[in-house]
Amino acid sequence: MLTERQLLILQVIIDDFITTAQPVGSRSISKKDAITFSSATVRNEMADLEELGFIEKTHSSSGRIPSEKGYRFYVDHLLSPLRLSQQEVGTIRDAFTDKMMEFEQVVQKSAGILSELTNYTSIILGPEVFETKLKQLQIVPLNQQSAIAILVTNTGHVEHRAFNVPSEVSSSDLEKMVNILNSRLQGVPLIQLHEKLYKEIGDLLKAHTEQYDKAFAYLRAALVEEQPTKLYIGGKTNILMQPEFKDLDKVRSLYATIEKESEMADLLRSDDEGIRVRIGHENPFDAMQNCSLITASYRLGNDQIGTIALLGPTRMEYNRMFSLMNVLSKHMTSTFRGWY
Amino acid sequence: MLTERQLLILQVIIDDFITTAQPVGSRSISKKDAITFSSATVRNEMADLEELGFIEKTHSSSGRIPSEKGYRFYVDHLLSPLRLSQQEVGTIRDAFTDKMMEFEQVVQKSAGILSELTNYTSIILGPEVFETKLKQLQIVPLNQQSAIAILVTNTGHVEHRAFNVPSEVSSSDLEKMVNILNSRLQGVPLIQLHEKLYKEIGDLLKAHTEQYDKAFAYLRAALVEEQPTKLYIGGKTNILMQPEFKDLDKVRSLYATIEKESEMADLLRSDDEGIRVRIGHENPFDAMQNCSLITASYRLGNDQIGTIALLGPTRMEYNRMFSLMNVLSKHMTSTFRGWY
DNA sequence: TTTAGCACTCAAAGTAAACGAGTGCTAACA
DNA sequence: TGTTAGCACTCGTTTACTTTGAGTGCTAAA
Repeated sequence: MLTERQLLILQVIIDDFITTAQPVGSRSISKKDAITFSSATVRNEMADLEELGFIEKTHSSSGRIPSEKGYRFYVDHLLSPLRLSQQEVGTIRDAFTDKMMEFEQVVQKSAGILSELTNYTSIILGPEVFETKLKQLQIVPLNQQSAIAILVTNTGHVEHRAFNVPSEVSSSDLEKMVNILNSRLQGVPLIQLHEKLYKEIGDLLKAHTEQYDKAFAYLRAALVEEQPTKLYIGGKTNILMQPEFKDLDKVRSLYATIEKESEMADLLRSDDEGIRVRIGHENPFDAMQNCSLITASYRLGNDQIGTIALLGPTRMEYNRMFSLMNVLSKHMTSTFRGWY
Repeated sequence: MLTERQLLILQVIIDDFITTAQPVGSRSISKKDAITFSSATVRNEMADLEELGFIEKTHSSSGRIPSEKGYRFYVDHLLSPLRLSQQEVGTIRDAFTDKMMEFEQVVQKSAGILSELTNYTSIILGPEVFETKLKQLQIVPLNQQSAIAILVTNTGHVEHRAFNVPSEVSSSDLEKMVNILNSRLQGVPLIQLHEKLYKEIGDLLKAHTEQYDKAFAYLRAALVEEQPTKLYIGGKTNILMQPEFKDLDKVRSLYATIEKESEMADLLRSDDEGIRVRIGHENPFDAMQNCSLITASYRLGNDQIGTIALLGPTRMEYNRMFSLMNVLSKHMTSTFRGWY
């Protein structure tokens, strides 16, 4: 168990390192107002803290930097909740006063604000498309050979795919088919669409003419094609401004990791509600081992959950980040609540 | 006017520099098979070429590098058309054998391929949305307060916007309105939509009930909101692999430039058909002064033109790039031709 | 006109010294 | 017994100096 004094010193070290990115020495600690004892005492305490694994040296005669264990402890126990500045709160509030009706618009803007206010990289995961339910299916014939199928979900999400129309199929045939599909599929979760289309509707349509069948085959192929959940990334280039990423190789591999959309999505999806931090090696990807990833969830309607995340170096202003993400996720949630 | 020998030397210098990124010295030139005379002779010729402005020194005793004028001359007069490798052609061909029906899909894939094959950054500008014509307008009511308006254009492009529905307006009112709008607006170029909505349709609807009027106001607001032409960027991080961008400041400002979508779009849009190169200062943006931008157009249907572009350092493999972009733009054009 | 030769230039790589911010340890002190 | 002043030591960083080598321009001879 750490003593009061050790806690104090650990806090000072981490706070200092977070702002300066430089190893913190005993003398500079002892000069702090909050520290009433000498640098020699600090050194003794630091030796203990190091032995306990909370801080490290970069070389034998350097000051100390927080270890991952140190950050973890800091986040779990030492974090003083920070009041956001008037300006920060204002920026977010202003952004959300514009009447926004589009999910994408809100998310894009949120990602932008988050990365702008933090100078880190923001990643926002939309809610699972497949959990939403079909509101309406529409087909717009473009010309003899092709048409566009448009899916609208109960959440207002719109997807569209072009597909081929066999020449034997008339547009009135198409229309009839759409009517049948709509009557059968309204309210069906998208995730079940595939199955329903094969099992129930296929037979139903076979009972009608051959034309339906042909058109249906194409339409089905278009609808079944799955659309991965989208990832919105903001401030990707902010990474370049962090001193820990002056090594281009690191930047490159980090970018490569972020851009693996499906894996990133899986990672973000794995979180449940609330705010969570992954520090350094707590992240599953090699390229993120000197990064921290803060994730928070937002709600879209009742049971649909999306995730906002912030990626930066382990040396992050955790308390400010927490506050910001909290505020932002609340704004997002309440914006969406208005819709559904 | 340059002599044969000067042309030869200039060509060797540029070819060499393009592959090595290192200043080229007289000795290494004289060792080339194509060069039958001594390094001293080469030095004399190089002095002349430098005086003429085609090559430069990085410092007083360095080898030569091509100047922008040199590159320009090279591109205009010295470019030996390059046969693409079997593999390159294959990669492109394979990508286009998949049946693709969506404009976005084709463009995304093209941007991906281009940046992958070149290790540069590709930028693709979609054709002007506003030149396309309205095929159909659809409205899907979501709940009491909101609905989604969906525009489908003759090119198969789909846009959608959510809008508020005043509570007095019933969904059958909406339906009627859509019918009126569709009958009046089908075939109208999107660019004129705004005007038509105000001038003609407004009056028409006013002639009907007040309900229409209210709903219409919201719908109009949603439709009029303009959607900027989209820019698809591929391989943004490839920039980091170029030795000329080991300076992070440069990378950062280049990214900042690329991300100004509207300005980039204007730049790309300004080109007419065919392939064009902007070398160094021929680019309008400061951050691109040591870059070259190659642009080529593709056609979507008959009169709609989009642009594919490739951004790299001035030291680019121009001949390979030309060939690649040629092949790619042809593939894109022919894919699209099939659709419309 | 070409080329061998040579003095000269300058970035880059290597070496050495000085610096200084930091440490751990010891001994004296309250 | 905990705290602190003092001191020797460590090691990364900076600076200044040297060496190296790839390159040049110029001159004079072929």
